[in-house]
Amino acid sequence: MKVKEMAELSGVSVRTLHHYNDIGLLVPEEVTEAGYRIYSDKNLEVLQQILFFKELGLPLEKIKEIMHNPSFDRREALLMQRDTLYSKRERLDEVIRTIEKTIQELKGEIQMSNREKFTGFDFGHNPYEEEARERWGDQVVDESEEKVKKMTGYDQEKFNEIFRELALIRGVSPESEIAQEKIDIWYHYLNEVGNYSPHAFEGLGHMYVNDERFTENIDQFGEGLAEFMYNAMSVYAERKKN
Amino acid sequence: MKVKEMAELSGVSVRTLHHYNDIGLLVPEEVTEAGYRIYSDKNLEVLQQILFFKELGLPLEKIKEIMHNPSFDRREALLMQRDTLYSKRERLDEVIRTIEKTIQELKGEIQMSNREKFTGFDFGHNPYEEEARERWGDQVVDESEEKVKKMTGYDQEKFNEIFRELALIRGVSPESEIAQEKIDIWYHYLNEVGNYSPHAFEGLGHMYVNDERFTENIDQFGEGLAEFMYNAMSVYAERKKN
DNA sequence: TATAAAGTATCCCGTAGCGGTAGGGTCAAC
DNA sequence: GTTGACCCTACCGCTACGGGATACTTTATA
Repeated sequence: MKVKEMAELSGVSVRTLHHYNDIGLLVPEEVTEAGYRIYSDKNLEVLQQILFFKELGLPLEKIKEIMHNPSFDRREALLMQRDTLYSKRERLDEVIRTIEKTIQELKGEIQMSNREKFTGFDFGHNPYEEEARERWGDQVVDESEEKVKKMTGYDQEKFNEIFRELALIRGVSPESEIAQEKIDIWYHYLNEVGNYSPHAFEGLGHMYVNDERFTENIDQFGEGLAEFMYNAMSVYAERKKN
Repeated sequence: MKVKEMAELSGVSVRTLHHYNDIGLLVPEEVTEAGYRIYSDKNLEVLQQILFFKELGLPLEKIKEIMHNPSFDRREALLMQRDTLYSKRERLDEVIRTIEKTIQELKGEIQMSNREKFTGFDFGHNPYEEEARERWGDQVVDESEEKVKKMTGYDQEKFNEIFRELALIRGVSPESEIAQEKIDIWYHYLNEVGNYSPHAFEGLGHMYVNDERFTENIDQFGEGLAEFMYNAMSVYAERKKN
């Protein structure tokens, strides 16, 4: 289906779909010769998922991060979103209670403390965001750490070597041959210990710069290595897809 | 109390209070010599009111408009906000139902149409905004129209004259003496038929540019008259307050 | 089959509602 | 009389699009 149909079905605007395409959050399954975006049912499903996350107040960047995460699982996501929506409803109920009380106070029936007048409003730190991060961000980190712990001495050495070598060349362009060669080694190493599609590989790279626990660990091999790897991994994944 | 206390009590940030001050939404009762904002309990109450409106998704500009409206009434506002919050809860419940269904579908228990997958999400047209506008915006317009209808022939003539004269000078600066003189006439005329504080007067001017029904009517006397009057009325009200 | 109407594309600028920081006063306490 | 907590005013930045301009493509209709 084309943009308009997609927009009408889901209720979002065409412009929004364009935007989601621009930032890489929802990329149409296909693009015609003329440049028309063609969406699939799968795309529609992903959009629904995105909207659930949005309902929880997550920023698009976070949503992208979560959904690109290699260990992202739809079932789990839906269950978590459901739970979180229930929390949101509870919060809304609190606001309603607050307003009911305020009305009563106005009638002179009861009294309220200044604090009470503001129970239920949510500002600053978004609790849903926390929850989502714990559920996915941390999961990848934990898995990663576990794998590192389980490494044999040989693996350890190989792992360190790859990072050291990458750190040495982190000044070059991420598209350069040398960079792509080293990243290729990293990709194949990862696929020895796990299973990473180019897409998942890119997602992992994204976390290198987005989750500070990754960033810190990686940058121990050299300042800026995480970012360099992310860039190089993106390029690599993109080429691998074609 | 000073900003920080205010912020802590209500849960909003200090920066937010600054912002509300900047846009004229919540102006502290008092300002010390040193420029410190001092808020009163009344201010706190207004802030609560603002937050209720915000919870309904109203843009700050609209909130300002509504609360500056001469016929704004706190009791009525609270009742309306309560009702609207209940609608919001119903909408949230729909989203929750949608997600529950989606989970069921994933388990293969039921099937969903594409449309169903998006029931509950709210985009574009904000229904709460509508409701609020009907409740206040329209009220002022209606009152205005009623007054116009009740006018005697003499009043009609005077009314038209004022507008024609204002239209003639609408190119000059709103602060200029001539503009302020004519606006003074308008102010006093209004206070013959009704009761307008400088504050309410400013609110009225605000509606001239913000409600198209006003704008259209006024601009019949000359293109851009509504905006000119709004500006001149703001200046006038500001001076009148001091 | 031509032509109009509808749909789509890519810029690109604009906006709301603050967050955050810099650079600099102020006030109570010790 | 200095320290530390608090306050101020800019000012820049960000997100998630909205909306318009301009140009191409597709579909409907005459």
